[in-house]
Amino acid sequence: MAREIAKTYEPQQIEPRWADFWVREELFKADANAPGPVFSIVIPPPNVTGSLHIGHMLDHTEIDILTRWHRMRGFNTLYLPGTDHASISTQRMVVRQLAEQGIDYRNLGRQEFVNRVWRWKEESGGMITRQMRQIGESCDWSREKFTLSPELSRVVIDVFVRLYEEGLIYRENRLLNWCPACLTVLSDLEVVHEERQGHLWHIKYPVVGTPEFLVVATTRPETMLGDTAVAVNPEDERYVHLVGKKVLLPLMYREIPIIPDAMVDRKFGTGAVKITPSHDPNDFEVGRRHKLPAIDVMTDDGKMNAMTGVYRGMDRFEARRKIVEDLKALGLMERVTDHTSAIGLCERSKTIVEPRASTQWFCRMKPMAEPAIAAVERREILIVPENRREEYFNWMRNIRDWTLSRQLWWGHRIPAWYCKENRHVTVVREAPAKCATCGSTNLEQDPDVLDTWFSSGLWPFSTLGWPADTPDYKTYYPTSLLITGYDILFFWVARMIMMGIHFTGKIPFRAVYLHSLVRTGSGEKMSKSKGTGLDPVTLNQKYGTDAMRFCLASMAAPGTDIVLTEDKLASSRNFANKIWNAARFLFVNLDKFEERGANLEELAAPEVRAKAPYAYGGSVPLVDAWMFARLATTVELVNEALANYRFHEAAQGAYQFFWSDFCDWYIEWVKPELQSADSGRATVAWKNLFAAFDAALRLLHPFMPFLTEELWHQLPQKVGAKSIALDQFPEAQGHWKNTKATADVAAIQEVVTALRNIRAELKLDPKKRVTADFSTSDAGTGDLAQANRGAIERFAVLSELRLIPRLQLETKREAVRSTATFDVRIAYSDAVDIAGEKPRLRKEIESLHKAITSKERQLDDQTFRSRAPENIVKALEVTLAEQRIALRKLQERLSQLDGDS
RNA sequence: GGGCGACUAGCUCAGUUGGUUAGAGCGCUCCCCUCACACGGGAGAGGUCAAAGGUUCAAGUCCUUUGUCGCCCA
Repeated sequence: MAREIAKTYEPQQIEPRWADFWVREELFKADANAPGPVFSIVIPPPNVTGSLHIGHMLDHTEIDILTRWHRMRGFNTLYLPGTDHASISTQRMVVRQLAEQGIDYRNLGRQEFVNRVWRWKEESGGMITRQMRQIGESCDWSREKFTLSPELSRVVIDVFVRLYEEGLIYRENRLLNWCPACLTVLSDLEVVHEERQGHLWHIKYPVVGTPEFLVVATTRPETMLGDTAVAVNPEDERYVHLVGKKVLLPLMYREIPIIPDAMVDRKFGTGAVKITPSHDPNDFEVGRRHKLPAIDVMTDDGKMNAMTGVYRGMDRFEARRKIVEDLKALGLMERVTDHTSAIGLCERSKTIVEPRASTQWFCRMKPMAEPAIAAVERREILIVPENRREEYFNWMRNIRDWTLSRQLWWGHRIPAWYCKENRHVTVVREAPAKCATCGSTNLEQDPDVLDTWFSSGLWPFSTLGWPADTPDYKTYYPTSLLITGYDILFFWVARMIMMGIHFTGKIPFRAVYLHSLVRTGSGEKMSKSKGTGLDPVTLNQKYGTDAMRFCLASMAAPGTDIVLTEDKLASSRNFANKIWNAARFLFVNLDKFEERGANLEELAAPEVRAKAPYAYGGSVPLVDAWMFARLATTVELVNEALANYRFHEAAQGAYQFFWSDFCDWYIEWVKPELQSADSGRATVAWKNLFAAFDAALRLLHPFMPFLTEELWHQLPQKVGAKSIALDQFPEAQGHWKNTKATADVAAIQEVVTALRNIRAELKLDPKKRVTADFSTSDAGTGDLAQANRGAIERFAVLSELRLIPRLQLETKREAVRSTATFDVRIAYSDAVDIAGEKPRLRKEIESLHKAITSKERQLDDQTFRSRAPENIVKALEVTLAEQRIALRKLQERLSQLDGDS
């Protein structure tokens, strides 16, 4: 039967089909009661409003590779997908959409707004999970979770109440980061710092009752409207005489005291600082110490408020310009200098945060951090790469209390009710009917919601049914692993560990693999907002998802950031095409063989493949033995690499195996055997070839699921077998290993390469068959060359390989390559320019000479001989002997060429 | 200011516990559209491993200092 196979691999034709198939057939549905060792992993939940970006692509590729790998090795495997409700981002998005329709969300009211967000979520929130299906992630979609679902919300509220009851959650007034764009407080982690060029304004404050001025330096003149003091260092002689006096605050014309405080750095600015307790963390502390009033001069959205007189209504930066201008006009601006400082930006909106005082809910972290530190110290939880452990410890040991409340509507509403009569706070799971102390029914629930990360912290166990002791929880918790980017070590990982241990008494996962970030060609972190990101969806379309996955995996060395470029993707796509074409070769040639009465079933049925490699004439042909030996080595390498998160090593090992070993040597070697007149010989070649190919597909499947699935279905499979994903990962079978075959083929490859090298130098027509001479002093090598003469002749395009006892160099009209064990020669008759031969020899002699002298020096050194391990000395001696022989041959050849010229 | 990391081929990066002539992909040079694949085949060129010092029989690998560039925390 003739088969139709496209000449180049077209992923677009293939991927959507399998993506649908995997989901439709529910192939990856986990069974908590299934036997076997367990591998479970929960997704780091992506933002429900988001779409797949390159960072997800990397993260999910790594997760899916390990998931598929474990599944194929017989683990009871669960990859649990889901999304995060992302309070801030989602609310921002819907607020913006409403604004575009001319609707101010605040006018809608809370309930209506939340309804609209839910509606939006139902309609458009499935983007990222749809994309996850497209890229073939082997998730159990029946277990998909959402942090704001009723199910998980109950857990969140329950946890909040428990922590409150344990005294770990409290409410307090503090100066916190406020985002004037998102209209909420942020935790420290949600603020990113950036160095910016700014100014230091030196402003003259008149000292009351004197002609003197006190000059204060500030980076934020607009906050002076809220000044309630000026502070100087008590040790500062320049100002001692002013302490206790007052200054008249310019523009506001308010008298404020000059106070002494040791916090003031005498060397910074003028040594006198304005104190604005409402808008600066240090000033807030000073204000507390000195019981100063605090005047907030801004509105929620960063405008100047009613306290600011003529500046009222201005944006804070507009007010800054105006204030500077006014001070100059009044002659109160002494000077302005350049000044760079790190400013805080809202992680989401990139707006400059405003420190403001407010009352918020906090979680006490120290008591939770201690066991979380211990678990990592004891290596109950492995953090990979190791160097991230220090970062974790460092942060955890200096942990600060966590601001839990957010002034948003979309999220888990804080389960706290305030009695309007006596202000008593009731924190309970269900809305209380009345105040516990006074019995009043005049209660009001806290309007705020919880930080999204609070629910993410529960994710590894809330998704598995905790607090109920469900079968899922029993089987899959603790999870095996968490894979995520190192940039959210604190957001997610640390909090999951703390919450997990606190509530379940168990670690949430046994290991954390923190992958690198994907950067642009110029080294920046890829960012959608900056337009510097590569869009994985577009690229997957262009190069194939398999190519993308393989590319990312092959670059994902632990601890190193990835610079992804299209040429690298192209190279991975080429690899996919190579695999495709290897398959094409098999099937096209099989057509021919089948004409002679064979059929695919008897050559490649699973039970036939299982017994490979097959022998012919009493022994497994050398190249087949070699192929399976290489396969065994590669399987071990890939297993070892994946077990240690060395994705790049696994991918590159599989690549080398497939391209170099399987295609370049194995297929080329067995080509003639496949059509051998001896049908017994041909059958053995076909069986071995199919078995190796099938194993290669399974080996590659975790990396390139689509392509391998497609090709796997072209081979006969067990009745009822649905997918390569449920087939077995190849095992490095003991009887496949074969050091003799490995060494023999390596020797033959060396002979072939030497001959090809000569051909290239002589610029022989690639199709022209020539005679070559071969000699060796080693009997084994001689026998090997004799036995594999046909293969060598084909590989090197020879009419004949003459085996002669000892190579006599007769004429300069010949080109020679020599190693310690053999010499090969091709004579030529045409005029060929081999002017490069002598410099080439000299260069080789020189480098060999260097290698030899350094070895001689070492081996002559008695200290080396007495201290170095025996195997090192032995190996050095062997190499030295070989290199001496090779050197002698090269020198002879050179002097002969010199003599001839 | 405190901490961490990087510096290896033209580019992007591997190099596990120190041990024989330091590897890959891309790019480059030469030859070839050979009946699976030009998204291909074959053969090459290219590195004093950032600098200096030290430890060691032996250093790309360990230590110190310096330089350059990142990242995290304040």
